[in-house]
Amino acid sequence: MIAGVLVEVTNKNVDKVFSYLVPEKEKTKIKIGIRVQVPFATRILEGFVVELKENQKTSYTLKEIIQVLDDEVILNEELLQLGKKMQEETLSSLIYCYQAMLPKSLKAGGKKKVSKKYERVFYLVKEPSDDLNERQKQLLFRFRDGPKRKEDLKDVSLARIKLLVAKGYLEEKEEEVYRNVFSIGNKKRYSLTEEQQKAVLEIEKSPDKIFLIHGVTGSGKTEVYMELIENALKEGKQSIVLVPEISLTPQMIERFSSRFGSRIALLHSALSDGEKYDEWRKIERGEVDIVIGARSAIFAPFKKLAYIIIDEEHSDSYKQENNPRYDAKEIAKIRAEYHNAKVIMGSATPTLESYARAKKGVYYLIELPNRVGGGTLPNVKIIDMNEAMRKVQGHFSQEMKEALQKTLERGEQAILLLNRRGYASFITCKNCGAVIKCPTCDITLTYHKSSNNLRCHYCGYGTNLPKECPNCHQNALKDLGVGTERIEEELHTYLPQARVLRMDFDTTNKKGAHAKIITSFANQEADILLGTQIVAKGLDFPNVTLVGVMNADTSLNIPDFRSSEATFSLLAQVAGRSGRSLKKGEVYLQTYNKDHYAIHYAAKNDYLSFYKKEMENRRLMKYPPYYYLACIKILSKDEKLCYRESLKVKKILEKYLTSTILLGPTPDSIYKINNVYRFRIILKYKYQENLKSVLHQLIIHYARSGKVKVEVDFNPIHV
DNA sequence: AGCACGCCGACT
DNA sequence: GTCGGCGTGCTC
Repeated sequence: MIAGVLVEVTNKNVDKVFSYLVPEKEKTKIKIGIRVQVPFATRILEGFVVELKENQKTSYTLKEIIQVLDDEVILNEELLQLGKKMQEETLSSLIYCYQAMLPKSLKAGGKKKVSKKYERVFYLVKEPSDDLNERQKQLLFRFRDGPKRKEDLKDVSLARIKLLVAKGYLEEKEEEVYRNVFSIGNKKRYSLTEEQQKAVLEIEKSPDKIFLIHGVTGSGKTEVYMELIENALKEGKQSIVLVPEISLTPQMIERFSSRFGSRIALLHSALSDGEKYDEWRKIERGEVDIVIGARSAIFAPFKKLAYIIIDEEHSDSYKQENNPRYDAKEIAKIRAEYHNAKVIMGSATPTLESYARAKKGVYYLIELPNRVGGGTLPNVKIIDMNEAMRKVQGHFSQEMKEALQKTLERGEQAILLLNRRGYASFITCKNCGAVIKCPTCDITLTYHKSSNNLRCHYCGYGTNLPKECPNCHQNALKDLGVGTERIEEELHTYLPQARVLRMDFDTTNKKGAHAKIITSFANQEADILLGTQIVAKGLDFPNVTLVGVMNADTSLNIPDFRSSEATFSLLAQVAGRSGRSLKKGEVYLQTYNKDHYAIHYAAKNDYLSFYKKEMENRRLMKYPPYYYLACIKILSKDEKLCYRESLKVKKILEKYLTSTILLGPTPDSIYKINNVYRFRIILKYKYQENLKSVLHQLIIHYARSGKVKVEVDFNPIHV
């Protein structure tokens, strides 16, 4: 017998199946989808068996498999197939795609082998009879309702149990046990609003396969998901729930676990390798029916999928930013097709791509325009900081200070968001708030300190840093940058009595720190929660009646065509944190761009108007969803060579991709990482024949060169 | 990716 | 004369 093995080497040159002889003694153990150890050139490697065939003549002599490493299949038929599609989509090597689907301990060559945790379990195999004394009979009766571990019988000595084993009444087995991630819930029931009920019915009855729920913050999307999941559960069907890593909060997990108890597996980055392995095994064996997790949970090896739910659909975390650059939303569609399952995406601020598809009827659109429990959306006030800064020092406008003070006086709480996205180097006019944009790309120019000039990272346009602001002609250009610490200090000077909790990447690094801060704030041990993006997501504090955004517009200035969308989305989400209960909520947005449509529409919570305006921009600028994007990166330690090869790549692409717009090469947003220079070329296309094959050949061509590397990213999130 | 083979510079 | 630089090619 011959086994086709995909070896753990990730290089594109070795991205093919190698044949090995299966030794006689391993023939019973060998299966498609398991791992084996094989000799490969001078080394010993691990790989996946991807095919089995009968002996056949080859022009070279085959080597033998050294040993079989698993007794259970790791890559089932569906995952094997899925990997191939992923490879076609991403142009990554096939082995990379398979490795990305698995927890570390199940990857080929994953080195750190996780020991299965075994425990002694005792089974009742014979009813007690009269040759036992009363005490022994009593002990045996305790096994009638199921097998027991020694730990379950703390009052009994091991010797007494062993005696019954010896007499043939009990049987001892070694069983794989799992590390417990959370406890069993109390199956709380909820009643749905009419609107939610209607959504559930539409999804269940419709022959459509992909749904987009556009629901305002607080519209109860989660209840809709849970109802669908529960109904599927009754038919023995399973569901995957994807959430952004950031919103895998204890609050959110608690809601699911209280309804579904131990039928849930959790997959997130805080789990140890051993815990991830356990969760994966539970899924694979069908011992759970629901998986909640971040991006990679899309690969949960369920066999009877009913729903794939993608919550906070607009989150950029669903696209993997390194190889293989897959999009979990696209994987979801492929898996759903295989299982005849449904994909449900939900967001208060859907991506333009998704909403456009929903409007075209490609997805089934469900609108949830009302808050559950009649809560109203908060009043939003836009504060013009150009105005405010003439009156006060620091970062707090008079209005913001007063609003905070009043909130505290009422015994209510506030959330303050410091929008730190885009603290990269862009230049703003301190006087009028203008930023300097590229004349042809509608993209903020990036400031390069070393050469003291401004450059567009899309088309390569460059200009010297002007002496004065082109808008108001003041000499007030400067680069911005404020940290949460500074804001906290300032806050203390205005409101010395306020108890402030700071939540940012520094304070939430440690395991469990995030949960601790949230619990503490929920228990009203603090008055003000001050943080970055992290405070905007999915948190639900009924006593919060004020949300303040210190700098609503910094994210507008990132040099990215999605910056308006990101800003709108962030502001709409954070505003939704206020007034979640019957108390009326308020939102204050401090901004230097009070007339920008992203700010303006976010304040009015007007998604549709924003959508229309932004779509128009995208159409004019030839961006998604009107055009597809691909980003090609050319990397080399040799700066000159990197640029020369970039030009060469461009020439090749110009020759073969005749219906594609090519921009660049330009320096990447991070021009040099670890002494490796980076150029990029942006591709815009509606339909381009041969696109994949041309780019594939390009990658293969450069894969053998040690000096220059080429990477391709389809539908990049940030460009 | 690794690792070996192989062909040119400056050195105990 | 050799040690070792890393370009080139191969791995069932």
